[in-house]
Amino acid sequence: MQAIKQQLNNAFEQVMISVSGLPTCNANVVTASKPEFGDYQVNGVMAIAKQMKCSPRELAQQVVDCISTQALGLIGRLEVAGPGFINVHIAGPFLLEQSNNILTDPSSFIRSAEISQKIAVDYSSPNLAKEMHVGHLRGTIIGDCLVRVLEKLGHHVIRQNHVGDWGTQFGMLITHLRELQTENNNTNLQLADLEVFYRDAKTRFDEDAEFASKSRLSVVKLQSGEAEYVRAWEMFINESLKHCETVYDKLGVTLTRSDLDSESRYNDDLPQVIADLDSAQLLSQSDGANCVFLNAFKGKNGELLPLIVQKTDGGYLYATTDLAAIRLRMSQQIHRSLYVVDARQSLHFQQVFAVARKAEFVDNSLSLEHIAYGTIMGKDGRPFRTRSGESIKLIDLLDEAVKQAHRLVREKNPNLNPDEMVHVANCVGIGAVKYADLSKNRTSDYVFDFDTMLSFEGNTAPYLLYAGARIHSLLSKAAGSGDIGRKILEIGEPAERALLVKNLQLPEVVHAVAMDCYPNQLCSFLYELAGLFMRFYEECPILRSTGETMASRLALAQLTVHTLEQGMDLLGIESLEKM
RNA sequence: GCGCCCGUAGCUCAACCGGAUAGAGCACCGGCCUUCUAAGCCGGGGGUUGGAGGUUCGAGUCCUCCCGGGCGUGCCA
Repeated sequence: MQAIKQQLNNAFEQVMISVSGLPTCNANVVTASKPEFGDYQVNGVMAIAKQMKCSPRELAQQVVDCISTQALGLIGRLEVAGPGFINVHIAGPFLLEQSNNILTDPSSFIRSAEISQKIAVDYSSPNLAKEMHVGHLRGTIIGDCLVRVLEKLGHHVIRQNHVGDWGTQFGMLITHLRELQTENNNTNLQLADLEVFYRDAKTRFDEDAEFASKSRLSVVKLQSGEAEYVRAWEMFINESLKHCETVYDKLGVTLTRSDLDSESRYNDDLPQVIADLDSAQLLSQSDGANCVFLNAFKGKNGELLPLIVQKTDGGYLYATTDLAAIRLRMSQQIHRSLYVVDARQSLHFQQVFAVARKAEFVDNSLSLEHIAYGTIMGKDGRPFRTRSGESIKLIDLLDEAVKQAHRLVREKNPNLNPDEMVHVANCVGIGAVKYADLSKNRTSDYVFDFDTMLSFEGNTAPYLLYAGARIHSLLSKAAGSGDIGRKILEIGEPAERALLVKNLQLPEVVHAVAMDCYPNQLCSFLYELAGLFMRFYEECPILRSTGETMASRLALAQLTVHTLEQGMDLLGIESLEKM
């Protein structure tokens, strides 16, 4: 179905244009802020009235009169309210028809976008020198949610896991690895804990001058493609990727090896980037480094801020690789390129995007968007770390979440068999971590706190999972009653109507997330949906009712579980039938 | 110094590019399980949206200033 909000916007905008005579109007339709205001409210009339210097309420009334003459099945009733709002009540028959269409053909629920775009989403991007830590959590989870949403809308999504697999530190690591290989065959064991391996290599690098110079040499040999070094590097990268994949697997993240877009991939393109910047007359030398200065970026005393693209020693930087990658994306006819990266890098991206435009590596057909997210903080208000100040391994954090969830599941529902308990604990623990992140506005920092997210109350994954489990329980008890639960025949109670309307709003929320990349909108929606279901469940007997009422209520429960699970799936959270 | 972001209930967070009486959860107080999963539901108290001006029919949201915090700011990514 087409999103209701979109249909209303279109309808009201048309009428507003014809009534006002203006070339364009923004109806500004939003979901009603209170139930008494109906289902939706049109906010745009007041702004138009201001432009036209006429009475907002009169204009609103004119709009209402024109709309009502059109055969719009979806609008039941309109009223002008307050200073010039139009309150919209959706028609009952429309609600029934729409929801029954969805029950008949669930795939028709979320319609694809009118134009299918090619969208690159850069996310997760761990540094392969070390294991993934909390700092990778948000990007991985938010990015994965966005790719799911965009794909659901029929876009061609290209996942890009821009792993850091190139640079000075790999010289140190492969030197250490090669030396271990000669004296000990079981290097897998050595690589079982990458943190320890990294620390050992780093210690040697800092304390052993000979090792350090060997390491620097290794980088040169690796980058010039010497086979032995490349082999050691590949072995290391392969092991490191396995660590990432364990995390992805646990998190239910859709990234695979085919999504790798590693830094090393761009190695050969980098000299050309510099050459092209030079021929575009953007390159200038400053203190021995190759820089691009743009007027828009000023630092202290009004001096221009450089984007350094090549170091004094000839080495390339993150910015250089990003420029190479942008150029590749342009050549692939991509419409949007999303960078799901920490907000602290926003200046970097502003500069890179600006330079890419100035150098004409991209034109207006490609939208470059930094999808910035805030930092995960500890309860002390400092970035989240262990007590000793080290970063927390992501795998440990996830295991802890599952462990705590398991304890809780055992306590809440001792009747589950051990296998079910493990499954539920997994789903609840991982879901809680993901949901806690996705439900916050991505641009703000948030406090990571097991106690809050695993208290499993309020706006959390377990609340949503519990709503789903209750519905599954209902449906399985009603199974065998034949055709029951296929069609909603009547809307009686206000709680039923509210739930039904909410269900139908999934498509507009999904579209909004695809546009603005704020997954917390989808979370809020699902939380409200689950809340409305809980109320419906308390107020309206289902299995205790009879005839059409029971059939209708079961169908509404069926619709709700479908909406809920569809939404959870888009968030990347697995649903449960029992908990 | 300059730039970006932030400051909302005791705590953790919302608020759909300016909309109606700023919403949830936790915590606190009080109700609801012999009937569909109480990880639930219902009710209550709790706010000068850091402060002061301004813009307008209307401001948590936009502008100016001040206070407080975070991040970034030339050879890491």
